[in-house]
Amino acid sequence: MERNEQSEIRLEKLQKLREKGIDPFPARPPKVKKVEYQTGSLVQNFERLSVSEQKVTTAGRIIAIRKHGKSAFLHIVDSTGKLQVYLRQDQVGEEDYELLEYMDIGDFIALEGIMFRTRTGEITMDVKAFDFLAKALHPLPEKWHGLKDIELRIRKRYLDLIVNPEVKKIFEIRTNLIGYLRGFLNDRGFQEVDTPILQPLYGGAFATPFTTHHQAMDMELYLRIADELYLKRLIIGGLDRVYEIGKNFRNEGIDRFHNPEFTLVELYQAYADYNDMAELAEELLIHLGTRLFGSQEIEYEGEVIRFSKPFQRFTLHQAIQQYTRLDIRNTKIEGLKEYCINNEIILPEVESYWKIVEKIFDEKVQPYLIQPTFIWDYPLEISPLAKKKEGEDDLVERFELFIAGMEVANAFSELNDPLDQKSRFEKQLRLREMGDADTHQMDHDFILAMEHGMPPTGGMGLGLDRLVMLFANAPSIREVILFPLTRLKE
RNA sequence: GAGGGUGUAGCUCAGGUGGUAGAGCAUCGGCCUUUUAAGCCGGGUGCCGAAGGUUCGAAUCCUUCCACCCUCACCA
Repeated sequence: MERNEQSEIRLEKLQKLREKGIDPFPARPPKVKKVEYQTGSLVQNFERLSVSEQKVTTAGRIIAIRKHGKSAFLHIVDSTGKLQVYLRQDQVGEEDYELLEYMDIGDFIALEGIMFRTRTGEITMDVKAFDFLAKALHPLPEKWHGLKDIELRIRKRYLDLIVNPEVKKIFEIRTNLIGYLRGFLNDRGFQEVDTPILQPLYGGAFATPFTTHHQAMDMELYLRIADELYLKRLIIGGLDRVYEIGKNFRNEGIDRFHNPEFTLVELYQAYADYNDMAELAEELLIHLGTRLFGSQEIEYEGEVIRFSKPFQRFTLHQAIQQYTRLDIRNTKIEGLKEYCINNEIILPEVESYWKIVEKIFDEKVQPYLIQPTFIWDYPLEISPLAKKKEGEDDLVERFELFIAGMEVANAFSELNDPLDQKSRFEKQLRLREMGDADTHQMDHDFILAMEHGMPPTGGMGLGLDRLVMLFANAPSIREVILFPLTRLKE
């Protein structure tokens, strides 16, 4: 155990309680017997309970103690809120009142008493009996500055949650958002499914995977980087509308928009295309805003963001033209490179035409897309799973949705031609041979599935953590993930 | 991976140009039966992130390392 002066003192108190025959960690409260109320319902039912002067019981963690000699006020908290309790020597008896000496901030106690209001009007329990439920051996962080150190907040999230109320709020929003998302999709006939996280081949995105090994089967496995290929197999299997809310893992850098494990919502709808996906995205965001806050407007990082149909739309080349005055349709690769050099954009490792376009977009356009904006019609080269756009050889039916400069959704009319899919994968293999590290793997099993017939399908992936960031007004992905990855510390 | 920054008591933070460590809360002792940042009186806090070095003397200067933060790079 980690020890210091304060924990030593608490250990001594614990020892003294044991010497007095009091169990500091009883399975159930010996005097109070049964915990009947959460603090929230004591407050809610206060009028009734105080008028009848009936004895009620509750329990919680001590977060404040104010001693006044032969009486003391404590505040306890549970998941429903905070309650003040008033402990008096003449109510609990001299012997029990002395036990206050062994009570610390952080301890859990059970209480029995009568509800009343203090002189200042605060709802309070006049305690008749109490029990220790669990002794805390370390103090809580300081009461009004709380826990600020970001590293400590993440490593000791339990303290962060106790001490910083806005943190709890963020995770409530996260929970509610997921609930409303499920409701929205279920109402539209989508079936929620689970597909494998451990995969013998990875795919559905460009990213470096985590690798692992199964002992009994002596098999190399990857942690999935996307759910896509399995969900499409389900579409082929006749589950016309499916979705998954799942953890994905990408072995890449960490910053305020990226955590190595993150949550992705992927949904697929047969007999739909990317236009339908865009409409679904619009409706979903409006639905979430309305259910969470009763509003189609949210504030993120000081910007008011409005969700109202239709969201603005640009094709990729329109967007680039608008923000850079560069007409990519009439610019050769040399022209793009020249633009990058003149505008201090570092060229990508693989200097292909569309990779450079993507880079220019990331630098010069994306950060300025504050209001919800669809960017339409992406290059074929970086979209091996999307259907070609009619009449455009190098474009596919794909869009991404940007809000507050963040990519929050990515959707396409799914490629369902197995011959085309096979040649796309082959193209990816050639790119890999040419030195592109993140290319799509060849997946014969997936192609075989598609060869049995796949309906035209619209598919969309939504970054759930980023949605939560938006709706919770959180500046970093670490604020919306309970336990972001950190290094192990001695 | 590169550059910048941070690391001092359980928590939040001070500690110009090197002289051996401070505040508030918490904690400990005392007084106090309606307080709520309770109050009043008194006390102890510490491997100054780690290891080396310079120096009579290092929290402070130098080197290396560790962790974290920010920017960039990487990255559907």
